[in-house]
Amino acid sequence: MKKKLTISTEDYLKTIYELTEQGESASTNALAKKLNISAPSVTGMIKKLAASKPALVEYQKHQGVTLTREGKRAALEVIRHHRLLEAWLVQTLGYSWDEVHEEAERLEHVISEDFERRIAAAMGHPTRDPHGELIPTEDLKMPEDPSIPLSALRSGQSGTITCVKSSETALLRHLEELGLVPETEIQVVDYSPFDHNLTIKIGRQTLVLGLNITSKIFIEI
Amino acid sequence: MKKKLTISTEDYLKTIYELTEQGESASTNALAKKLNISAPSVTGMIKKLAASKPALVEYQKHQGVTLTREGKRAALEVIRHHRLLEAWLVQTLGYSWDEVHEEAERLEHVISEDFERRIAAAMGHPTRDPHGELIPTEDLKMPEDPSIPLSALRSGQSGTITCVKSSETALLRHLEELGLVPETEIQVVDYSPFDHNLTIKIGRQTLVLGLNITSKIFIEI
DNA sequence: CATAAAATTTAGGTATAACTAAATTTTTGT
DNA sequence: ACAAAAATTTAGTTATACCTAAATTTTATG
Repeated sequence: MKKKLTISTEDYLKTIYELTEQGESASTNALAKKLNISAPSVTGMIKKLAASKPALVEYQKHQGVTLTREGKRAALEVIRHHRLLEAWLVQTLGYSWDEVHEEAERLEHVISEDFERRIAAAMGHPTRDPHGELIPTEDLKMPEDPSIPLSALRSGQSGTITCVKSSETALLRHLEELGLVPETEIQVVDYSPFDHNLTIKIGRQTLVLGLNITSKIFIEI
Repeated sequence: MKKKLTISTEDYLKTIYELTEQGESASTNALAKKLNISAPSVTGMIKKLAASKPALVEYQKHQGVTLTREGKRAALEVIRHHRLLEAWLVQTLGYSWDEVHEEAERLEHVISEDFERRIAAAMGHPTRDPHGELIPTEDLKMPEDPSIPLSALRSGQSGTITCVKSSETALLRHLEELGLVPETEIQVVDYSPFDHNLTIKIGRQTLVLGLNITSKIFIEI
């Protein structure tokens, strides 16, 4: 029953998942930008995904796409592969968290279910990848995430970093230098309403962070 | 300078390498059979490989193909990936030697040079894969192999198994049960000239092996 | 509410890498 | 040496997945 999908298809499904995670449908243009593919090509591919049996996406002209149950399963499978691979590259081959993305991006499409099970077991079935992203479970459910963006915190609030949502090497290196990595506890000591800067404390260190950073760091209070 | 090759191209080059290892050129038909691709498709692909710049193969109509220096380098790169991956799947994820081939077959095309270096270093730069196949060096030279097929031995001769040249799951399982794995010492006690059966001893165990097996086991005397 | 801007789709093409059927070339057996 | 068999190539298609240019639809604005 389960058809073998092409790498291209898997990339579309994964990207649609990411764009529709907050509820809305994914627009052709947003997909095109994220995938680095022209908008017309995306339209064509979407039509194919919608016409395939079983349909992988729900699509109406000019209205964007959403995933069907089948499409979502396939997307979560790829995302599980990706995140397990990232964790595993870091844990067993000494990759740093800013180096793993590209490698996982290629490997995620070719590993077997057996391989997936073996690395998951070898790591003791981790629930988050090195960036703190939640790993879909073996039965392909995405766990609930109680985290909120750091940018939503205000003076006096504190919590622990759960996740840094970025695959930008330079940003990740920078954050690591600042100590802004998962598991770190932080306190917000000031909020500047016009530029949305947050002043935070990590241990005895004080940092002022702009929205471009605080919107990518997620916190559990 | 180094162009990124397609998976298909890498598979052709690898297969041509294997078919031309003993010196002769590889025929269209032999390639077609090994790659499970129709002969006309192979002709077409060969022409492309010969026309590419730099040329990856040397080709004259009806005369088969050989690899150019560039083609050979690319083939050895893929073979190095494959064999390092096999070793690594066995050593770190508990795969058995009959399970690794398929997985390595897919992974070999997508791992980075960085990944290659990391697994090689993690294993202490192994020289042979789990079947005993020699791993091309980092500078892409294939080491000389002093081994000869078991089928070439005669009564009284003895040696150590270096390599089992097969990726057939069933055969590999069988050989493992018989103890016919690399590093094992054997003595030939009898040769039957008409059916080419060899009677051998492993420790105190005596086995009679046909040509289909003895031609795939390699020995260092 | 009309029109400009933005988003999207249609139309027509390209490259890669496979396929089958038919033609040709090479090899082999007598 | 020549005909049959085997190997190989040519010719013509197909599927996937991308592209650009142009047309259309939707959304936003004065």
